[in-house]
Amino acid sequence: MAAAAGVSITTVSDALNGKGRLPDATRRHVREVANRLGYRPSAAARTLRTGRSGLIGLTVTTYGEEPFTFTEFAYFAEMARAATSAALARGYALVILPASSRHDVWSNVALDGTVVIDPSDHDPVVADLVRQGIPVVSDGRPAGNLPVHAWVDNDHEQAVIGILDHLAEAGARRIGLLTGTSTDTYTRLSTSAYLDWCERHGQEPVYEAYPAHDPCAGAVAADRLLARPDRPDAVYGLFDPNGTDLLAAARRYGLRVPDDLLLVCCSERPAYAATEPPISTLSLKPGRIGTAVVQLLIDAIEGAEPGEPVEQVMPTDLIVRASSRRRPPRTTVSPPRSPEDR
Amino acid sequence: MAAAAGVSITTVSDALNGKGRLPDATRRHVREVANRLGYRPSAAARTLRTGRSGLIGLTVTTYGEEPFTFTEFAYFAEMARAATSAALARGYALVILPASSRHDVWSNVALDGTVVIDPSDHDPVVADLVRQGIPVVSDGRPAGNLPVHAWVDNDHEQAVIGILDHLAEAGARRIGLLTGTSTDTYTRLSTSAYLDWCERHGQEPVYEAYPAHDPCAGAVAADRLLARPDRPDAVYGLFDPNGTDLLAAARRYGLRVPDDLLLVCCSERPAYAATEPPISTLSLKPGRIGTAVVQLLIDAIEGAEPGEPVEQVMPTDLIVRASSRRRPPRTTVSPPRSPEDR
DNA sequence: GCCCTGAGCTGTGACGTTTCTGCATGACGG
DNA sequence: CCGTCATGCAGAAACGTCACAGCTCAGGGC
Repeated sequence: MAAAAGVSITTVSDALNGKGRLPDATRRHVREVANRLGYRPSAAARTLRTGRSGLIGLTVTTYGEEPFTFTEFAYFAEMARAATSAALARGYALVILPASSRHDVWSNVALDGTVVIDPSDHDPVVADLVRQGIPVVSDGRPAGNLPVHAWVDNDHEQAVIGILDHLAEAGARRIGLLTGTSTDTYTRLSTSAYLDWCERHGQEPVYEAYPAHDPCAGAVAADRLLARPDRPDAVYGLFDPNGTDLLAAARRYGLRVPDDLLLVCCSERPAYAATEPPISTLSLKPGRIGTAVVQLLIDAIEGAEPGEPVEQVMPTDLIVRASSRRRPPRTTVSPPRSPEDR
Repeated sequence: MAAAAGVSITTVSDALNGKGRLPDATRRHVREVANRLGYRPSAAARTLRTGRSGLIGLTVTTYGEEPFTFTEFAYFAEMARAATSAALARGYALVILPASSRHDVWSNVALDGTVVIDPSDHDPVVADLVRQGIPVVSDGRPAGNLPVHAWVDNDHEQAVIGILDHLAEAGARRIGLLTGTSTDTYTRLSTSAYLDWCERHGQEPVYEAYPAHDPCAGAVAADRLLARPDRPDAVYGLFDPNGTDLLAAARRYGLRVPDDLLLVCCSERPAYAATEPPISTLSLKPGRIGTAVVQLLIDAIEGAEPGEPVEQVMPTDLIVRASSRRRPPRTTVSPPRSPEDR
């Protein structure tokens, strides 16, 4: 390449990177020759020399042999989309790296930093990365004292309080909770916010906990909750499948939703807009989270100063649908529109 | 590192990579010191030296500023999951790289090969990669004469024939098609398979085409199709949103599904199992495709011989639900099960 | 005593960049 | 005419790894 353009290697480098003291004529000439030859600088050599790969890891903790948990699909897809977009806008590319990957794969890719989704208590991979000084930003408060450089999380307490207030306002007298047995921060914060709210409002807590990783356990727990003698007249389910779990359980017990039972669950599934009745959901806004996480990570990479951990708490969105509206606003059923209306 | 272990650089390399003639004692010693120091070989240097990065690009053609088209969500999520899994199992990691990315990002990452989802006619990025001798495998037959090393695609003709036969068997006399105006291979193959089938079965074709990228156009086209004087009594929609599009249109015209109109559409959305009535869908089995594509790509990378293009055609899955069963099998409505049953 | 062999290690280039330093050359002021 | 300075480029040293060709030493055969 340098030979083809009749200049030195240095000049080629400077010309293509806009550095050095070169007249525009030389720059243009080099670029033109490079174009003609289809020359691309070697990313590997550049990475070796500069110590920057332009690569960001996207890690998702896994609970089995498959890269993502099924229930995280909608959340993950949207979060990954936003993260990819944000990274790209700043010149970085995303590498998908499940936390459970073989170690040789992890150490075989040069990362400038990593986004970790919902890091588990003592993730060995994350600890390793931090020890090597690689910036790590987590989606979700890091469990234990995992020393990440920054984290972004939803305001889970506010979310739960908002939902309970909403349900109470819709006429609920005894609000139940479907929660998890695991000790991750999401479950912990949400549950304690629920207990606090109950205490403040003088309601006896009514909840059932189940192992959230088990795809079948949710339905069983939903049944248990509705079978209790102190059956709640409203339920909030902390996990994605709880909407259908609870709806099915309600049908089994002959409870009408929303008349006998108000329902809300935390999910990104668009399908909940089309169930019978449509179920109110709490959206964690994965897109916003993904963008924020990547911004913080790249700031950490380019700032390079370890600094003190940055914590960013993002609001959630409660999407109110029929399942939690006690008295549906008297909707006049509109006559079938003719095609011309659209 | 070499100094710390009291051996030469070469010995370290050999010990960690299991090469050379070294006694087990030395190997163990080097590994132990490496572990103690938290030493990780530099991926960049290894890539530079060996010419292998262990990275595979995952490219998705985009129709806007966002990385993926919304309708591709479910397909893409599942395909990416499977591809990640397959790549990982063979020691590779996946990099998400939308085709529309800034060029500097593309050239800044050292790829051993790329998976391209649904490459458009003359994708400049793909052409560029091929020119550099980087293996490219596409999901979907490559449009034009894009010189990919291999491709995997569904058997779209068989899929359409299967659906039309299924609908005819369910009692349909005049089957309509909701298709696209674009010239991509999927649309082309499916449409011509439809026309062929019609010809062979002596049915006059009834179809409406619309620009599939436009999120609103589908509903309009569905309306047009059902407004025709030769209104079909069954419709197959080629695109993901067509299920709801057609269902909505049917309601507007007071058509009952499946009694007055049989419905099938091509989609991966689990939500179609829960619509009223549930809609039959054709699944393209993105997981199988993702796995196959990655296997072929890695074979090409490791085989390194250009070879002649490999073509792999995969079957689809027709998931029959109520929307295309003319006479629903006399289902005895089961009484609500008590919790103990589960 | 000498050569041969093989085991166990080391030295020496590359790989393709970037970056730092340095060498010409010509212009310009004194 | 000399010193100074900016301009335009080139040389060389890294970056950390791996492959290849040695080099040393012990042991054994003759």
